[in-house]
Amino acid sequence: MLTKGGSLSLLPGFAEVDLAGPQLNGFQRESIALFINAASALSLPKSIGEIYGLLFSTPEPLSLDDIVERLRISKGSASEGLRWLKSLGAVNSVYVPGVRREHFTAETSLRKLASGYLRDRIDPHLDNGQERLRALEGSIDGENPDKHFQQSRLGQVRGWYQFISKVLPIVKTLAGKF
Amino acid sequence: MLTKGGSLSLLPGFAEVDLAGPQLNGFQRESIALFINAASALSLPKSIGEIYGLLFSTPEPLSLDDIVERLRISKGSASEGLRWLKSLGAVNSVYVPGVRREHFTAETSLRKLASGYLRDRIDPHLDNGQERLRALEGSIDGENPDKHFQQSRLGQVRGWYQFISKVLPIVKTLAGKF
DNA sequence: AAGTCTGTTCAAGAAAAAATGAACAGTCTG
DNA sequence: CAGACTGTTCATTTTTTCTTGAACAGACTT
Repeated sequence: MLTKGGSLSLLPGFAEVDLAGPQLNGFQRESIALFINAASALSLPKSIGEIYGLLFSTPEPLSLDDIVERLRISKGSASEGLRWLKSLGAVNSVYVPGVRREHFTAETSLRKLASGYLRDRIDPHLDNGQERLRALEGSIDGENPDKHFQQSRLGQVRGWYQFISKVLPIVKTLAGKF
Repeated sequence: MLTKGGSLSLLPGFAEVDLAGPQLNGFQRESIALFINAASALSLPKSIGEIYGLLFSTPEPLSLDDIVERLRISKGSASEGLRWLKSLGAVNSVYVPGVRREHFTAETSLRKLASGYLRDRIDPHLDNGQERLRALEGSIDGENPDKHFQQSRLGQVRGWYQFISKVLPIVKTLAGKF
């Protein structure tokens, strides 16, 4: 009978040992720790950092079940996390001949990672912000004694948006050079 | 008897109306909405966006109790939020002659806001990351067949940190120009 | 020094976010 | 087409984060 970890329960004395499934090597453990830290810096779920860290530190493409096994996280989390990483472009799907299940590797191009992150996580908020900026403008009442104060504030926020729309392209360009 | 909102319950028919305390004007409401959105973009608590938004949209300096009243949040939240904003440098303490309680206005200099944010929220993660980078380096085992793969990955992460340490100063500099 | 007035702290509760795992829907295979 | 294999979805549970409010500590006032 085959255990979940993929090992055979043949050696009564040692069976439990391997129930833990494949071991991670030191490099993998450190990579995962590093990307968990990065995930927390970006306020992303830990599981996303774990998955990316594992793929990043493993030469071979891994399947969803490989990830579940080695990280001991649920299939649901792994699936969600992979979906997120895929949509960002942080993960590449690799075809392994003769194998049905999809396999993944980490995308390591900084340009792709950065632009995917900006596109998925930042741009939506900026779009939303533009709408609110218009609403803010509309809320300034011509009769209000604070009118001038409010117009000055509005101008300030506008400047901030300009700043962002100036900085982001620079970041993307620079990212391409690393 | 004085109600919490600071209004007197003298007009039986209208008493409830004013229990709500000071009204926010349209500009304030829109500003608060805008900064709640910004807070969510930065994964910060809503209350921080509310407090900053209120200060940003109000010409007069406000005290902690003013904020509690107008935003209808607890004193604890307001105190926590102000502490956070103060440490970031997003809020200025203003001395109002003859009044004991501390009053606050919003700091609107993009340079100060950006550098405060980077200092408080990003730098600690970067420092942590540097440590983990060293641990990652130490985890590469000379006997491991993956040694070259691992060294290449290590080089990649190093490049990312270089990127960040190149980009952040640019961001700060540009922020000074807006 | 007793009494106010201010603001902070922190335990407890509420809300939000993330992880789990079982059911499900496709897809391939024989 | 029945059965195995893959991956997704989503209701539930768990964990984390935020908020509340009451107790507290310090500072000013008289």
